[in-house]
Amino acid sequence: MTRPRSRRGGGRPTIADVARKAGVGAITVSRALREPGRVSEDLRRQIQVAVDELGYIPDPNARALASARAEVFGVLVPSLTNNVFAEVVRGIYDSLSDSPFRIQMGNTHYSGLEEERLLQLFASQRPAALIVAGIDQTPQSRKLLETAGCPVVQVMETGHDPVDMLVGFSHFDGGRAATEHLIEAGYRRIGFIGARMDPRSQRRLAGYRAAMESAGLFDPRLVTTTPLLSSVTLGRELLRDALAKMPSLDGVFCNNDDIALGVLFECRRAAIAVPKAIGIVGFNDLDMMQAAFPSVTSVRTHRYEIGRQAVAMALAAIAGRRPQQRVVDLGFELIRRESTAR
Amino acid sequence: MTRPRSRRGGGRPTIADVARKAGVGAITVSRALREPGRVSEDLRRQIQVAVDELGYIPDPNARALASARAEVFGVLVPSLTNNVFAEVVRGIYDSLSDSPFRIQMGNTHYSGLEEERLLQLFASQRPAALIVAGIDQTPQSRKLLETAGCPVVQVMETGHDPVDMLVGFSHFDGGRAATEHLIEAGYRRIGFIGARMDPRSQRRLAGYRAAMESAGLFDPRLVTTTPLLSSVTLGRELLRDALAKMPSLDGVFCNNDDIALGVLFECRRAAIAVPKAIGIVGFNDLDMMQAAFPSVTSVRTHRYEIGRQAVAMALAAIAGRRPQQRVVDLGFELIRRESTAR
DNA sequence: GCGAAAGATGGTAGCGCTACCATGCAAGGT
DNA sequence: ACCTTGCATGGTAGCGCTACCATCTTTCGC
Repeated sequence: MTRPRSRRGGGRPTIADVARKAGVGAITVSRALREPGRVSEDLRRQIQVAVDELGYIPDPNARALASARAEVFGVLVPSLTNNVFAEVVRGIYDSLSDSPFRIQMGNTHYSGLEEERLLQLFASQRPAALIVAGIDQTPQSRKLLETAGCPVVQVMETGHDPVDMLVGFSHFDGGRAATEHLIEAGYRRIGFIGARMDPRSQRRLAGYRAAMESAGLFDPRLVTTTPLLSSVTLGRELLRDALAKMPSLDGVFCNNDDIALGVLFECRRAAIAVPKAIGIVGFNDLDMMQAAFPSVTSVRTHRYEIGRQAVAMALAAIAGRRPQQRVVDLGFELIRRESTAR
Repeated sequence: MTRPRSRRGGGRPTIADVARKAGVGAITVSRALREPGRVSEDLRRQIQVAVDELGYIPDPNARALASARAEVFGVLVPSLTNNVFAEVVRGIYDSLSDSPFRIQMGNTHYSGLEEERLLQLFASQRPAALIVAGIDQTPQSRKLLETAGCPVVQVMETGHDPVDMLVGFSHFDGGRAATEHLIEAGYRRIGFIGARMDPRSQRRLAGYRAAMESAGLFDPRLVTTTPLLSSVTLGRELLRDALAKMPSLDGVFCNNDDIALGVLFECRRAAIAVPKAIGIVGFNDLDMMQAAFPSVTSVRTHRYEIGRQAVAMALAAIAGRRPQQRVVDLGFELIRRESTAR
């Protein structure tokens, strides 16, 4: 008696169909697919033939339900269009493309509340691992991460108290290095220009401030920020604001490269010589900083590598190999260019 | 006798726990959560209390298995870092953030083979809808989309033969409009500069060619392309190549804004006057085109809106409302700026 | 040559949820 | 009073897969 095609499920072949066709038990098919080493060469071949003939694809939902673990990486970032996170995400995708893991991404829009909501949603699927941007989760979110029961990698920052693992670099040091470079180049009235002051931007600002203070140059009127999202246009406006507040400005450390590019364009438009009258330093070193005229000094960050490293660590943890170091600092590099070559 | 906590499943509350606590059947809990209208006010309240007290979150995997349909939108794009797709994806995320649907994204790296692989993977989960970039799927991929058993929205282009639904605009018309604008502005030796000639770029090039030919201006030596990925730096190099091949070049239609920005920077560096000696038109109208100095004429595309519209159509189809029009053309806008104001 | 250990395979019983099909009951028509 | 109709609720039986345990075979030590 043939098993009647059930009312549900579009009639796609199941593991039982494969097992019947290959003349083995369903569990052996399951094993052949997941742990080939535990099935004899012969059966493995037989099963492969049946799989190919039927066009069998395992149902990830059934798999997740039965094994209480979904083959999914949950990835939470504050923005999808910000090139910085896009690069990290690209690193994550590339590292995972040959693995059985799928990726589920969430956009927190820089909101702690939204992050909590998404974390809850993600955790309900029992993901294989979670990758989240930043270390400033709400206590609620942190608890969710701690009890998620899977490896957790926080990315983009460094610190001593990760939930589980951490990959990134020091924004404070980056901000300080950028500012010190301007000081060394002879600039004195160095402004900080930043939009969307998320925790990472705050730390860069703190680094700027530390450098300025230890050189005896800090003045609060040198700092220009806005809660708006970064954009090149905004960079232009902020430089205008900064100059209005402090006409003697002779250098700017920009919170990111979009702002820096806007600042550069505004200088050209206002006929302010770069680097002579004003020195400019950006942050992240997007490709266009090198191509710009004049080319723009920037703090290069290894965003793609952060994504790759985060996945590598998560995969190791899944495989049961707890890494020797739970915190990896990938550092940054100050790339000196024409915009500060005075 | 209390039910022993099973060996599997971390002991999170299940629908049965909620049902017991609320003194109702499991199925009623299920209904109260998914179709509140079909459960009486009283029970609904009772169930809500139990849900809150237990901190119950439905298991999406079990749900997907039982209902043969996962609450997931599969999204396939060729690149994650290309701002164009990032914007579309942002529109998709924003439109879906208040819905129960999760998003699973795939990066095809502009590869048809990779697209097939991902499509197969995605389809195996029985997603609620699929959104894919472009209309040039391989026959294999197209079949997968047709038999996916869910709404499918192709995005970024327009055409008359979608798999199911289609949202975008005409790249051919965009390319033609940009080129015609240059011609009208008085430029004659107008080059096309493009990297990563995907099908959409090809259509823009075809539009350029049509405009040039009907003005009697086309010359194959005016076209400069490369298979490399677009970048600002590459724009600089390509302009150098184009000028070496054709020193009399007096205008360029750039396949995208990154290239256009590179072209602009190269002009400044080589002291070529823009728009006097060379006119520049970009494509997509990223924010920086407006901020640039001189500001750059570009073809504005409604990428975020494409994402939103795609989701709207998919949601309508899921709800059983087949849209009156299966193809939506969101058009484009030529934004004239200083770079062509001769 | 025998018992133990290790390896290969299979059967059974769920994972947590929902589709399907009752069942019970109130409202409405005749 | 009867039968219908519709609504609210519940029981049962899976969805397709894997964890767990049992069984059977093969290999090895002494």
